[in-house]
Amino acid sequence: MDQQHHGKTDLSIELAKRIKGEIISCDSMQIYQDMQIGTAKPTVTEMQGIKHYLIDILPPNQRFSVSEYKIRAEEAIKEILQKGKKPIVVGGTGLYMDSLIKGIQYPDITIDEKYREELELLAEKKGLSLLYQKACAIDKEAMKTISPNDKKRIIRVLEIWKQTGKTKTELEIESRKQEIPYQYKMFGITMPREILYEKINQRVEKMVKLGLQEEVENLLVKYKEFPTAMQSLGYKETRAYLRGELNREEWIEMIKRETRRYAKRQLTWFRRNKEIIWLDGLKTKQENTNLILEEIGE
RNA sequence: GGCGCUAUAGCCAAGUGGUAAGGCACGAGUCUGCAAAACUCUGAUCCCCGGUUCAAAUCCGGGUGGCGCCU
Repeated sequence: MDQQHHGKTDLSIELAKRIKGEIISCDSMQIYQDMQIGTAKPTVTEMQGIKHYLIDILPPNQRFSVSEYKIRAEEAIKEILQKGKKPIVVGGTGLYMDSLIKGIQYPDITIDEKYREELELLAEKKGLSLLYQKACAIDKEAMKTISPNDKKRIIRVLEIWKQTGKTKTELEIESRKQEIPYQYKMFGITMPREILYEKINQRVEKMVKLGLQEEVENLLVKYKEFPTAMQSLGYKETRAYLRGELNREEWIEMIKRETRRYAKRQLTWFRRNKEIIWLDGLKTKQENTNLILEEIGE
């Protein structure tokens, strides 16, 4: 299941009740503690007693990544199955979702932050094109799809080479060797773009009313570093607002706009996955739950 | 009513005689360890009418709209 702002929370809980399921969140930001409002986390009440995994598992001052997600999600899947229940993976982080459905095996390496910083500095001082050329020399194949402006991915090619002695291309081939051990069905929720965007706007207004500003203020007091958490939509904009870089109107507008753009990117991501069965987000959760039950043969 | 300024893509905006910079948004897309991130692609003949000129978004006249000032 995927997509935000579509009522996926409601639907997933309804489904869990019907099939004796438990929910595994697939959301790169809901893993963080102390970030409730801006990530639109389901509340305890909303959860209705259905157990949720991978929500609030880390403080925002810690780094997180797909490989870690993959490990933890798989543990959760096992645990749920052992109880004789059904795992329901719910969320809109496409990369994380793919780690599961493509069964990607991430080799056990930790990120060398020093080297990464070194490369970033080098890119700044001597220009990214230098790194780009290096990367091309190492892994011509991978560089075919990486833009000369794509700093993150260029650096990643170099990191992999330094840490494993293998190219990104080689590593990816190895990572795909195992078949995934589960049967699954994938569902997505859509609705007309205008309605989706309108819902997003309303949701942002609601977040502001619920105290997004205060939540971010508290966050900034409690933690000093945010290796990944401050990338979160709504949070980085609120921080800018608190710093006086945006006025109130600009602040709210920007969160709305960025959220709309995010929703569009999610759509692009999931649209290319042909195994997704699309549900109409304008239908009721009962109707959609019934459709899902039919599809999975319950 | 008079005077001045202005009118370029959805928005902001460069360009003052030789056939339209850039930014943002929209739309489309990429995606294997930061992914709610990062990156890629995509649009106009320049308010209207007339004139000058080999050639006008660019000069001149008129019209219309906007902004400012004056009585």
